[in-house]
Amino acid sequence: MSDQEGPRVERFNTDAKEGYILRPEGPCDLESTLCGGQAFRWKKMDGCYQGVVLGKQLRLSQEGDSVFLEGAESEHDAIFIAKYLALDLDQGAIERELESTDDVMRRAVAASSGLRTLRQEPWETLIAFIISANNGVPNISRVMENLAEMYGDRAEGPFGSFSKFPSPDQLVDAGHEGVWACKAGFRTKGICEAARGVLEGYVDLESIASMDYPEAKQELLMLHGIGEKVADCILLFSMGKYEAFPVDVWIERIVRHLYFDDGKVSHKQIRRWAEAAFGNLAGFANQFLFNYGRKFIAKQLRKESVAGS
DNA sequence: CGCCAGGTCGGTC
DNA sequence: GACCGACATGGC
Repeated sequence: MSDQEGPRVERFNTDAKEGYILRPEGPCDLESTLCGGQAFRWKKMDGCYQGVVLGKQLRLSQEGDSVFLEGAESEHDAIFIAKYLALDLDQGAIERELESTDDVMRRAVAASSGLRTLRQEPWETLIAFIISANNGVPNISRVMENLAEMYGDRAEGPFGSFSKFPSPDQLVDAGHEGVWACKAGFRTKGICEAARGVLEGYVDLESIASMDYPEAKQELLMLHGIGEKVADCILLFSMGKYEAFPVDVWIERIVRHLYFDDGKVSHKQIRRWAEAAFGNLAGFANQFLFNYGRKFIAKQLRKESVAGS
């Protein structure tokens, strides 16, 4: 673990397309990873996913266990994307360890094998999850896209023109009115405050990312619009804090149903339980449970939570 | 019209 | 500490 071996990346060039082949360590499923609610700017095209990472337009596709990357300019970028996708992590080992914890988790992992936990850019992730509060995934994506198109740099990419996600100073320039116009609603205040904080330096995301989990979380909780759940999402999806266990309505429903026999459980109790049950793999467990809940028993749980209690 | 969405905030007790 | 209503917006 200490001498981090980089992800395996090779150049490829065929009649159909050229770019890089990324070879994941263990199973990988792009669909659930990119479209499962941790990232919000990936667009599904026919047979591939188009997105913007580090201000560069990219396409990803999958055949079997190989991931194809098109549009990257250099091997350096390809390696960055492989790390963004967490392909260097031994997913097989993570899944095996989680499967051994209990029967529910075994089923959840089996249902979404290859679901990776991304390493996204902290700034964009910070804004995305402020927007996520009491919001739906399609709407979160729409607001993120509005911000990019209205206030981000426009550029020519290998697949046409696109918009980068706005920098902190670009959002500060947009002001409350501009952000409001992007349909951010009551999250506008939090977005603008975060932008100002990062711009002026009293919110240092790099520094926060280097702190341990409890300390980093405490820092994020200072910001308006960031509570326990949003902080945990930022820490998990962009700062490598894998002990974070974000508790939202879906996690609450599925954990209460499958682990607490439909009894009353507070969010704090759930967080403590997850820490004890899954330790430093809690974040991965969270991803599998979230996906499991939404994919297979969403309707069933919704009915019960209305009819019950 | 109603309720819900990867919640948080500012009041209460 | 815990509990509760308000808060924009869009989908069903």
